[in-house]
Amino acid sequence: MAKDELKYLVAKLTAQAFRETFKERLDSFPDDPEFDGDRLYEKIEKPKDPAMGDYAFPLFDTAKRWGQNPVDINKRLLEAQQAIILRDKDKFKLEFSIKGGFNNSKFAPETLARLVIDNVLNAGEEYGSSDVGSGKTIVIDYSSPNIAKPFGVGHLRSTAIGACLYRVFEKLGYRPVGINHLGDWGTQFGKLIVAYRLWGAGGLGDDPIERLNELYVRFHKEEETDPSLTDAAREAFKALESGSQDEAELWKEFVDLSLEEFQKTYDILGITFDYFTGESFYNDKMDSAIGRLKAAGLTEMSEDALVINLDKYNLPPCLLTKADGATLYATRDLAGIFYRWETFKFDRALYVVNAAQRVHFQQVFKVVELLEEAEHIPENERMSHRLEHVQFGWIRFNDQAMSTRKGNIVILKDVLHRAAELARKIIMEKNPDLKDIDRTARMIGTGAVIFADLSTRKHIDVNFDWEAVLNFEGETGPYLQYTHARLCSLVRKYGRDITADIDYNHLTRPDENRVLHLLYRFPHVIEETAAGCEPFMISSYLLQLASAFNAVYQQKDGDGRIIKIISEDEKATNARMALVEAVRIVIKEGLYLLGIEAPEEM
RNA sequence: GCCCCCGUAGCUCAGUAGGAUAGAGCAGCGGUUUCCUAAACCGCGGGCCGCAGGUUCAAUUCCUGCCGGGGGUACCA
Repeated sequence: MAKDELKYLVAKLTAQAFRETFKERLDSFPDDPEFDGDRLYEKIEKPKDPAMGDYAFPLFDTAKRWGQNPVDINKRLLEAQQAIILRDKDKFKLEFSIKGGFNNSKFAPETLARLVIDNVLNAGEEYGSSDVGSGKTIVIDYSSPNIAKPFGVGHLRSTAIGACLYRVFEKLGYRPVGINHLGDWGTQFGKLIVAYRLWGAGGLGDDPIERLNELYVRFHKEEETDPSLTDAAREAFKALESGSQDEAELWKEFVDLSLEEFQKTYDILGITFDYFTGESFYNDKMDSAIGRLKAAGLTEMSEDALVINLDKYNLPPCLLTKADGATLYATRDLAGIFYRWETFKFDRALYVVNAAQRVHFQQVFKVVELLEEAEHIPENERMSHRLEHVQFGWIRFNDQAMSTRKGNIVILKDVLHRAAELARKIIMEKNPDLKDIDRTARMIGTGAVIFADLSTRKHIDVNFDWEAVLNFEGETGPYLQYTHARLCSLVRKYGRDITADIDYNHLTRPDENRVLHLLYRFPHVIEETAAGCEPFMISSYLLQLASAFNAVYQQKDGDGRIIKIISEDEKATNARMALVEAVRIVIKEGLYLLGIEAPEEM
């Protein structure tokens, strides 16, 4: 866990103070957490009221264990703390104070500035990185669109969240493995094959996805009045699954065309995968997976289907094969888990999939758990407790679920194009001399779309709103990109070495202090993002940071004049530029983690 | 029927360890630039925090019930 350096300093000093002053206790109970900086660190909190200081250490627990009055301990502690500070007064300015049972500490602004800016500038883009995940593999299953269907904005969630988590875990030292579990198998391909044979004589034309989708929609419509179609589709999929050439050829064509189309969208988004192993990849691994479950004695026949009964766990039965013998998605997910475990020996496996599939994953994970119990696999070699479903809500449109069948869908590529077009128009107005306008416009348009998706907590349903996505003001991706471009502009203009010796006394205004506090929180924000698989932590943090910096950028003196970053006062300029550089680094890195590019000019 | 998620300003959303005058963006109104990028900054107006109980010194936050919206609940994924 990346440490909060300032808090750690407080913890170390306080532990030292405890050791120096409470000799009698130290001798009899040397293992008390009070005497150890690392353990004390865990007990230190942030006060609710910032006026109390930067950190607060509550002494109630200590007092209870020691059988003493918290206020008395606090008084003795404070004396020792102050003595230590006095000895090291050249190193940092830190003030301790007590209020009842709370031992509060507050850093002098220049001390905060020095510690934070040193950290950021020395680490550069590595700031916030850590090695907590070192040696650990995390498999992330994300995006996973359905073949032969349009890539709608609904698919952006899994794609953007997964890609973000990939980068975040990588930054924390994990080895991430990104898998696109394409929906390229299943009964719907039987339907498509039948539909294509019936009505696809004209070929698929130059927009094959659209054409395939039309066929799919038409199939569903005609199926309502002609039940024989349903049977035909089932047979076609059955044939496909059992290796029939004719069906396989058609299927392959559908897959290739779709992948080609999806790749265009991924290219715009700048998103990549380590593996494009869709459901069909597991086709030849199905028998052994089913065999393994059977051998463990978990399966039974029910209504002609092969199922695993989960009544005991209050879950519907997990269907492995249908009455006609064909497999289902649970079967393929199980085979996928077995394969991934064999292949990657993952420490964690995340499934970034809509919350609607909650029960499905509960079933599948429970089956794996039962299997490993039945097989008597040692606890630490089990995969079942490493599986996690990262759930998120819908993107709705016109307050309805997006549905390809109902035609209520917004194509992601269209959104990205429109956003880039708008960005281009704005650049033409504001900065027509900019080089490479098209490229920058794409960066901004895409950034706007991705940020819009990652700027609410993932579990809520959101309504897709063209106006909101195509608005580049306020809490948006372009706002962050603009702030970054402005920071770059300052660095360019200054043009000198920023790491040269800095007088931190020039960074003590309240607005600057706020920026500094935010800067040092960044490593913690990354950890929170990983802990909750919640990119929103980063997006909301970046908005706060950008807003805090923009306030500094336009802060005014008593006469209402803007205090410029770059002025005649060399020392002040140098110090402010150090702040500028630190903010620039963090915003760029934060945007990178979200999967958003940061243009240097716009 | 049962299970899960959501209900906060006109709109979109924060508020995750219960605590004081509930925050932000958009939209509306009013300011700021002889220019370090105004895609910004500053200010104003706007809220029975779905409803009703309960726990607590204190509830938007925890518990129960109800209402409203969404999703799930064996042969789709």
